[in-house]
Amino acid sequence: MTQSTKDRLVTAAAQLLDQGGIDAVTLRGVAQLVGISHNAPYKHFEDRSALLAAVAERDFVVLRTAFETALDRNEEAGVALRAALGAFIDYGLKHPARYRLLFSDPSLPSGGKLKEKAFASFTAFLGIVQACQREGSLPAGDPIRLAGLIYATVHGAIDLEIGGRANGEKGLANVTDTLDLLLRLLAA
Amino acid sequence: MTQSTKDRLVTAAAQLLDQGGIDAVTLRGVAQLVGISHNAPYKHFEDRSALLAAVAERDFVVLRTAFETALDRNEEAGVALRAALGAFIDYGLKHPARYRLLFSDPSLPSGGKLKEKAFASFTAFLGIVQACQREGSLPAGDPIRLAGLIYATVHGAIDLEIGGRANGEKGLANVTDTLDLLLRLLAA
DNA sequence: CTCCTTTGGTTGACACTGTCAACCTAATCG
DNA sequence: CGATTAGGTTGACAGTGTCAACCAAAGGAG
Repeated sequence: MTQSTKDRLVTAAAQLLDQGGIDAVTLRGVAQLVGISHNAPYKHFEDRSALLAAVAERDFVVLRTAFETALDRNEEAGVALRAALGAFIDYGLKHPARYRLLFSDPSLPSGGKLKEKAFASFTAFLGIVQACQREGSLPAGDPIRLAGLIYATVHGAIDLEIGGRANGEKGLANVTDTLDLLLRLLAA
Repeated sequence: MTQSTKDRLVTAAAQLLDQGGIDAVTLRGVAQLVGISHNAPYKHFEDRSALLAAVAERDFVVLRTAFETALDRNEEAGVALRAALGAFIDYGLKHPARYRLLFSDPSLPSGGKLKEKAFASFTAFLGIVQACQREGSLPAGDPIRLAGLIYATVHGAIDLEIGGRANGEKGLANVTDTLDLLLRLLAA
């Protein structure tokens, strides 16, 4: 089956996001890319925010899926954890504008379906952390706190690297190094 | 001495940022708040980004100062570290829009004076971490990596909490809890 | 079959925004 | 004293999100 107009709008928005950042995502531009009139998007989305939220929802599902398959495809949970975080970092660095849309865009509604999807992706990540604890590759203790710590650290490192405001010669290390240090601490 | 028009523009922009978020910061609104014509800001700033960058620069200096005084005012470096991070968290949660301007706004130039100020504030934080290492309240090892880890974690936790996209009943813990867990790990 | 409601599209208008150009005025300074 | 400059003004322009009104085709109810 061919994609619905609604889906094509979301895809077009994601494309503009990748190419020119959040400011390049104009409703009129998206409409033009899809080949409909400048006002047609309003038949599918209440406003610009709703379209962006749809992009974010889709990507959160992708992230959740990546986490789940990481856990499925690896015998050792510790390896799955590395794989999941690697996918997360990869996504963030390859699609910075989209990444920031998901995690740092103030114009998006902070509740509703978007929050559900974001939550579901964190929950999938939590599952990996719990598996690591069972396996012994991560220390015992409240798994939510532990998963939150790892999540926050990786998110912060990705965000700082995307911004490029603190790295450089003697500045912040890159994401992978920061993550390695944390995991080494947790392994000890 | 009374404030220059340029300073008042920066202050007005910060005020609008606090009140209505980044979208509320319109060049015309800022001009009106200061009491000059809609085009006068261009005599002081090249464009909207430059005005926002000036707000960010000012706040980075405030952060650096907070870090430095935390180190000066406390005998124990470990206490200074807590104080500095507390101030950082406080700033982020009380002024989310400004916080995101500093760390997560794609429209700001990623180089130049802004980067210098951002870097200087990180360097001040690094000083605290090094003092903790000398004191023995933080483990030895590359101080830049260690400071980067703490910085990234706290930043990530603040950003996630501001976004409110992952917290809730069974979701991410709050910033303070996340930070506590990290510091406890580092103390062990 | 006919009617009527829904779905997805259209065009046109509106206010608001960043930004450019042109002009003005007062101060500074060689 | 004259010229330059810093800081301000008004007016215009294109681009944006959004609203309103209109339109066509699909499809089910009677």
